[in-house]
This record gives sequence, C-alpha cells and structure tokens, in this order.
Amino acid sequence: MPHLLLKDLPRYECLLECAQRFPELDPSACEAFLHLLRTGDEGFRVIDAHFHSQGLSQGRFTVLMLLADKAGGQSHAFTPAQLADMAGVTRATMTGLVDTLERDGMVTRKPDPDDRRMLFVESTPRGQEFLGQIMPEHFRRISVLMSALTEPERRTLVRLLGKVAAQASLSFPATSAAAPAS
Amino acid sequence: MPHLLLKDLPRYECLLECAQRFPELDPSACEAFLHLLRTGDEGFRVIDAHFHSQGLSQGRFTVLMLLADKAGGQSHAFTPAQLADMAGVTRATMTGLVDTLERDGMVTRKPDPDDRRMLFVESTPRGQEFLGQIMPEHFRRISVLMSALTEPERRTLVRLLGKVAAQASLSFPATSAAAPAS
DNA sequence: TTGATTTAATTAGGGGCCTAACTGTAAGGT
DNA sequence: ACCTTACAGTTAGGCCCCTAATTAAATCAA
Repeated sequence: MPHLLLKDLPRYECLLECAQRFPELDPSACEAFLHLLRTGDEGFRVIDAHFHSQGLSQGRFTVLMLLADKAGGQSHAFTPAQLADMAGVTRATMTGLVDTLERDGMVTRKPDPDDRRMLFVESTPRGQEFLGQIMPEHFRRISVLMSALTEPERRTLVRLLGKVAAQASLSFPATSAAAPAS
Repeated sequence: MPHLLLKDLPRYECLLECAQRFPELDPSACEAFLHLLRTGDEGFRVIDAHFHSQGLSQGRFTVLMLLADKAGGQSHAFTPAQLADMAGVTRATMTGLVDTLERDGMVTRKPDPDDRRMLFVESTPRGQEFLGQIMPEHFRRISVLMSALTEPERRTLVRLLGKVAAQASLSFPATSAAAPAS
C-alpha cells in the first residue's frame, strides 16, 4: 500500500556516492523527494489505520464524504460517473466501492426516471450517522499529526508543497498516464 | 493506488464551514495535511508512471535497488526475510515480488547450503543492466520535480516534513497497526 | 530418539485498484 | 424505421498488497 518501500531512508552520503555513478542524481532533490514520499506515507498510515479499525477504506470513506457534502445532514445524490470523476478513480472502481457500501447499507442506488442508463447514489441515514461518528477521530488525528508545526510553518509547508505539485502537473501531466513516445 | 482520493482539494472556506460542525477540525492542520497527501501522490504518480512504462512496479523496483546496493556492478544477496524487512512489506508479499522478478529473469533464488529452510535472492546481470537503464530517467524525473524548489527551500521542506513524520511515529506508532484501546 | 517449539518460505484467500471488454440505453443521420 | 455512434454502468481478469494457515527444516528438551 505505501508509495515508498523503504523502511529507512538512505543516508545523504549514500546519495552522494550514488550520484557519482548517476550524474542525473541531484542529491538534495532526491533527499527532499524521499522525505516527501515517506511523510506522505506516514500521514496516510495514521488515518488509514483509523479507517481500517472501523471497517472502512480510503475509497469508501471518500465516497461517503462526497455524498455527505451538504451540511444539515441531507445527502447529495451523484451518479457513479460523477463520483468517479470527483474521486479520481475509474468508473469500474467506483462500481466496486458503491457495491461494498450498498452491501453495508451505507448508500443506495436509485434509478434515474429520465435516463434508464443512469442511476443516482445516495447516502443512507445509517451512512450519514456512521460518517458522523468517524469524523471527529479523523480530524483529531490530523490535528495531532500537524501539531508538530506552528501556523507559519504550516503555511510554508503548504506553499512549498504547492510548488512541487504544480511542477508535477506541469512537467508530467496526468492525462494518458505514461506517454513516453513522441 | 493514490492515498488521497480527491481530484480537487476542498477550498479553505469549505474547511472553515466544516469546522463549525466538527470542533475537532483544525482548518490549517487539515489544509496542510491534504496538501501533503496530494503532493506525495503526485510525486509518486510521476515516478510510478515511469516504472509502469518499463513494466516495473514500485515493489519490484525497490527489490532490484536493494539487491544492487553495492557499487561496482556486483549484486548483494539477501534472504526474502531480509528484503521484506528492508522494504517494509510482509514476507508473503516479498515472495510474490521475487516470483515475478525471477519469472522475468531479473533475480535468482539460490539455496543456502547450511540451512535448507533459507535461500538467497540475487540480482542477475540482466537485472543489473535493466536497473542501470532505468535509473537515469528516474533521477531525472525527481530532479525536474524538485527543480520547483531552491536549495534553501528544499532544506526547509525536509525539516518540516521530518517534524511531521516524527510526530506520526511518536503519536501513532506503526507497530500493531490499529491499536485503539489503550 | 522422540516430540515440542521456533523460524523460513510459501500458499490460500481477500480487498482495492487498474484496463479492456461487454450490456443496455439514448441520440443522430439517412 | 433503421443503423451507427456515443455513453451509462457493469463484468472479467490482472497486479499488488495484506492476513492467516501451511509446509519444511532447524533447535532444544526430555
């Protein structure tokens, strides 16, 4: 599940040594990159452990969140295609997520009376209630995690991460995944 | 595969609104956390797309890296248990990774003459050569990604990420995965 | 020697994600 | 009407990761 499969990050001297064989290796870039992946994994691990202890997965949690977007306790209704697009997964994956959530009574599928190809996914009261029980601990974990940083540090982190994310989208667009040729 | 299943991060006002329902929600903490997960995902996506275009996965790449640790082109030899420990995956997962790598001629299993329960995994010359072809582009991608940051910014990022990772390990130790009750 | 315990690797089965192929429905051209 | 195209959701099959059970071998105690 983790992005980075290394329990211990290589030491900086190791990167320097490796850079002698590979001139493309920028040691400080590599170091920052490894820290990024590892810290992202750690953060994910913390919230994912909570989800799993509640029988949830990141994907199912996201779907419940998207369906619960409105305040007031009323549920949104989206088509699987809309959900897949918002969550950034394929429609096939969304079918599986909705299958599991429906099996557990968290959401329901309702046919669209106007277009028989389509259907709407809605959160059930039970799904809403379940989400409401999960969220406080979820937010608490995030707060604890980020309590390591002061407010100015958080702003700095967001700014630096934003630069990297922008660079990624710019230099390696997500569309078509792996487009080597041309 | 991604950690964060949200194409677009919620706007800050949205977090503020949500915080009225959930007092545990620390908006600036949440914002920083979401940026961390998203940027980690983006970075991973960039290198993973490269791996996939070469028929590799993150796990198999890591195994090849671990086996190629020595300079001079000679391969290390580790047991599956050692590899699993270094990579931070289970032994069962390592069995599968070595299976695939062996099928593709990248590594070989060699029995331990002293202990017939054990075996050593070694990289083949083909595996070494393949890795040598992959690495330059791998490092180039990391360099491009991190070219968004200056040297001082990289150091700041590493420092801030280190704080968060330390907090994660401290407050939510990895051992036992989900340990809710004290 | 024999039996119990520990340890190595594997197998079995499951979940989540993917791509590609399929089914049913709507819409457009002739 | 008819046929083609486009599009909704699903199914089929695969990879990667997991946990739990299994098999084989070493070790230790009677």
